[in-house]
Amino acid sequence: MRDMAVIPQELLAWYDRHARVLSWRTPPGGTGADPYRVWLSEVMLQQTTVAAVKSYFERFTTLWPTVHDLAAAEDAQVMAEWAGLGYYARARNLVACARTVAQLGAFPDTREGLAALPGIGAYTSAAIAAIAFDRPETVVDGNVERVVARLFAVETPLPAAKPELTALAARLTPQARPGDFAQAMMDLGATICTPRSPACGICPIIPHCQARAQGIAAELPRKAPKKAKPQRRGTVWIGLTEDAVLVETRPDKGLLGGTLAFPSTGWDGSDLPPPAPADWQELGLVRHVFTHFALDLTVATGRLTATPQRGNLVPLGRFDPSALPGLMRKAWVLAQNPFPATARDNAPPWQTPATRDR
DNA sequence: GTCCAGGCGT
DNA sequence: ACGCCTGGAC
Repeated sequence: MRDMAVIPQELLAWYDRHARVLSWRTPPGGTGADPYRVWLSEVMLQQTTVAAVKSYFERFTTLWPTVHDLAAAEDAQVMAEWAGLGYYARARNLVACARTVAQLGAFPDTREGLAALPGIGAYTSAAIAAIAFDRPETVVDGNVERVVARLFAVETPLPAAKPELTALAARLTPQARPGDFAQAMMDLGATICTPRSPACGICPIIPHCQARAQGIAAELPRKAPKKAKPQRRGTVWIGLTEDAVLVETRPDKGLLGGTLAFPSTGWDGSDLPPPAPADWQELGLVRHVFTHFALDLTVATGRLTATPQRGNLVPLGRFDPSALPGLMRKAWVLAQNPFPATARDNAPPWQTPATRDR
């Protein structure tokens, strides 16, 4: 490559004019970003879009303005506030990380020190080091992989291409303003160099893009073929008394770990019994797609006729469905409104009465 | 409806 | 390499 240094220069000039304004950011060229806010936003942004993160970030920083406040929070309240964001291991690691940092007194200011903390891996450690501590680290997320694959027309499919893309991104990273450069690359990937239909016409570094020159920008990065998701099924029981509902906290490890849930069978063929005797009535089906399988969950409700064998009875006045992950929220909504007209009308008798999604 | 994007831990 | 969730694009 002739002069790689010109690419970051031109990208930073674009970022100075077009940086997205986000509440966890300082303006381009600024310094003194709060490591706590950078860390919190970056963890929320793992696998999650900016649009989805905004309200959660405001809520968390209002409830817990500093890492010490978060370190002192109840686990259950953090899990409840995280509900809906997904990937709940992030919330458990968030609390563990906050407590470690509170013990240390402050966030480590190097990539290596940050990467030793729970929930902080290669991407997040480099991002915090660059953005909050001005370290010239190479920040590689999915946006950066896509931008770099196109700039250099890398044909190797992901994930095998990752080391190659990281090395190319490292050659681009400038010694000055590494945090702004990282955010510029991610803004470019999120707003212009998008996965489908990239807006090459307004790209600030289009003269340097080899994929565009070859007419293959929209086809990169290539990806290894993904495999089909297995279909699984199970039953979830929403048990009621006069004034309470039966819930449980799922085990910390595994699917929906540590979240609030209604008792259910296993979803892989393991066949747990109902959590209590009750006049169980099947209401219908809720469908949900996870990373690695699709789930059809039969929803049953009933009035308990004896003490439950598992779970806890929570008074309906203190039960907040927004503290449930998406799947369980769907089941709750179905139980509130079991017969939507669209699914009920003309349903043949051999089909489930209220089959629907949502 | 279906497809797809997106980091960390193990 | 796989397990982990949701929302937005099509």
